[in-house]
Amino acid sequence: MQKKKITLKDIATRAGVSTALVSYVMNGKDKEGKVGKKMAATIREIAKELNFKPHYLARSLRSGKSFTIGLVIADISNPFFANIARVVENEAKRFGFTVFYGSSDEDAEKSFDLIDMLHNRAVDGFIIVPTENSQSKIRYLIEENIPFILLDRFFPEIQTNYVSTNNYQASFDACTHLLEMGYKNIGLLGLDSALHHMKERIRGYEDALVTHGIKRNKNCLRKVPLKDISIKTREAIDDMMSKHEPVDAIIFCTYSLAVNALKYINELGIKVPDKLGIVSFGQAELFDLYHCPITYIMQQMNELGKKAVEILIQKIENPDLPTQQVLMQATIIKRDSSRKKISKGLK
Amino acid sequence: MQKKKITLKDIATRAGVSTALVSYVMNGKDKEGKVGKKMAATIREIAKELNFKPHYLARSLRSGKSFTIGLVIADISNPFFANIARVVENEAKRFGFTVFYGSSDEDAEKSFDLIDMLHNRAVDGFIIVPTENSQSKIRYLIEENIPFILLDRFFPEIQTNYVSTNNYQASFDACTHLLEMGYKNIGLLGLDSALHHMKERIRGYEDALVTHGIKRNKNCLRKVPLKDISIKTREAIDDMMSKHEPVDAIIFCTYSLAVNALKYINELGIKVPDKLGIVSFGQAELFDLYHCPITYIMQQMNELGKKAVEILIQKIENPDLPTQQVLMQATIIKRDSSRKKISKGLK
DNA sequence: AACTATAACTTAATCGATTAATCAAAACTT
DNA sequence: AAGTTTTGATTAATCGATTAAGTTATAGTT
Repeated sequence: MQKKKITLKDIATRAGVSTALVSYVMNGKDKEGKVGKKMAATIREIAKELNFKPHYLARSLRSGKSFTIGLVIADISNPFFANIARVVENEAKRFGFTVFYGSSDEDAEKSFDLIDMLHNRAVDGFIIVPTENSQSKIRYLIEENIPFILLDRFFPEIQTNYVSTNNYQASFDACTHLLEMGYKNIGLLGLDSALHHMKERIRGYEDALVTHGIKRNKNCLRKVPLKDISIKTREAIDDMMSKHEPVDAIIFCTYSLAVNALKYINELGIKVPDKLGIVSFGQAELFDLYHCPITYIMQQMNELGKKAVEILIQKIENPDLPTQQVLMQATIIKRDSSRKKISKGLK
Repeated sequence: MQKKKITLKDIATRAGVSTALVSYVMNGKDKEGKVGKKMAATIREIAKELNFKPHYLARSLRSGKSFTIGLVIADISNPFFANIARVVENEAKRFGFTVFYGSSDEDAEKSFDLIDMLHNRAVDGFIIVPTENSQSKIRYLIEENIPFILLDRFFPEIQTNYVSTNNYQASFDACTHLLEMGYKNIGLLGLDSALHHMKERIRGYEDALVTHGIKRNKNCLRKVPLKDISIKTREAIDDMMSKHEPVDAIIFCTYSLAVNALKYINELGIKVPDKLGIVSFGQAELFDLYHCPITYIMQQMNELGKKAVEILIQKIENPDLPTQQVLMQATIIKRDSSRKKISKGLK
């Protein structure tokens, strides 16, 4: 049997007072002249002696506030999200909140379960990286007036709090950068997803080409489904590289696409960047350590996480606050994988 | 204001019965002939209609069981632990448990806070990747009879449940493998830590050398502190490589050591494996994608996680169970970074 | 002296669900 | 018909902390 936890009552009995008084002291209400100095000191001493730790469940049940937030991310084994999780955890702690998190695996059903689970555990609010087809749940949260904020992604058709990156601009910049470095035939490898941020990444790329008067051939843009990502990525790379008009650079839209593509590129022995320039979304040690360091789009992870926590806690404390939207700028970190192309003649 | 949650009472009122009856139905006690069939059906229907979800805090408070476990890992942004976290999460769910996790950052103080926090939130037990100097807290958990199991690491001087890898053997095998591949002067880069698993990794390496009658020179074995890991790793590599008797292969004892070392090795332009063979602990996409795929020691992450959950839940359900210890075997995944050395003559 | 204000506590309801103990009515015995 | 079971439901205590409202006793006011 687990030793009995020390409760307010234990302290009260020892001090010969009511539990209410102990509770007041424990919550610092004695400073407001509600409790006798001497008694307060005694209670504090006894509490320390018995090593009293409040029972959070009981407290939450009664007060309706749990000082916890639920974080639903896409995939904890993706370094981007793992880092976001840490930022959120640390930032929340600064405000006295604890974070509970879980991965949805990009599966709407799983994310619903997670949200329900956390809601039943009475978290005060949510930070959610939404999956495809999760609009219904988001609408439900709005209806129920549950405080939440979307992170990294959002649904333009639903008015919510969100903190995200300007993916259109990031992608536009990535493509422009490659053009400036002399790449002529730039491809983009995206996910076959209805999520807005993915569409924006594609749109940014397309607009950059149009802006620079480039006409792309049809093999340049490939969207692969998340399931079978490994096989489909290979097929996409094959298509992009082996046709009569092969691409000479690719933008990878996510970290997992990059991982799969790079594996295949290594297998094929394709030289980066001589044969193929690369810019990728996501960020990870991998990009530093690839034989040719990879140019990537750096999102402001710290700021994203901090802002999300800040807005959520505001909303928790004041539910009537209007929704807030934040779009952060990303930065291209230029590395060897997109270095200036040497003149045409070579090959 | 958040919409009021549906409670047992709401259902009871609607059905014109007591909350007790509703509770019985909700917990399937009606199957035991405690509740009238018709009434049970009515209650179920109303519950569905109102979309009733039990309030877990209240339930836990009353029953003393929360069906949650706390997972304290070293660092969620380390892919090894991120994966362990997922395995634990999924496995626990199979048993109806939810996992709450946080990172200790290898800091004893932080891990204590986390444990306290989770304990106050009434988790039923812990899975802990212990940090250095956390023996006192572990002993405290034992005293308090709180169910827990150590994962990945343990303290040989404290009798506890644990699931870990046979690090001695793994390291012995790694070193032996390098010797068999023709490497002559094998170094080991470890962490300067009192943790047993690290000591075992070092011991395995030393014993392998002794067993094969190799005498190592003093620059072969370097332990770097976790803080300043970046700088100290560079210094260590410098020492190991530049002296009169440079190593021709290194075993990296952790993933973070590998990352730091590989960055520096890339900078220096050291050829792997021609100039330097490599075997590393940890596992990550990085090892596949390094220009020369890296030989690594594969731990049975799935089994580690599953076993930890299994033993913990056993212990939660039956606190009188004696402690269990599991040491799993690791496997060397042989790749190019430790391929057979070409004869001496070359250089 | 009579009355008010203040300080220092206590009472008791409450959060939502669980569960042992109890009760009433119907069903079964003999 | 009287007594015993069974069935189906209710009562009320409980988990631990919070907090509005109420209670003394003491100090202060005029």
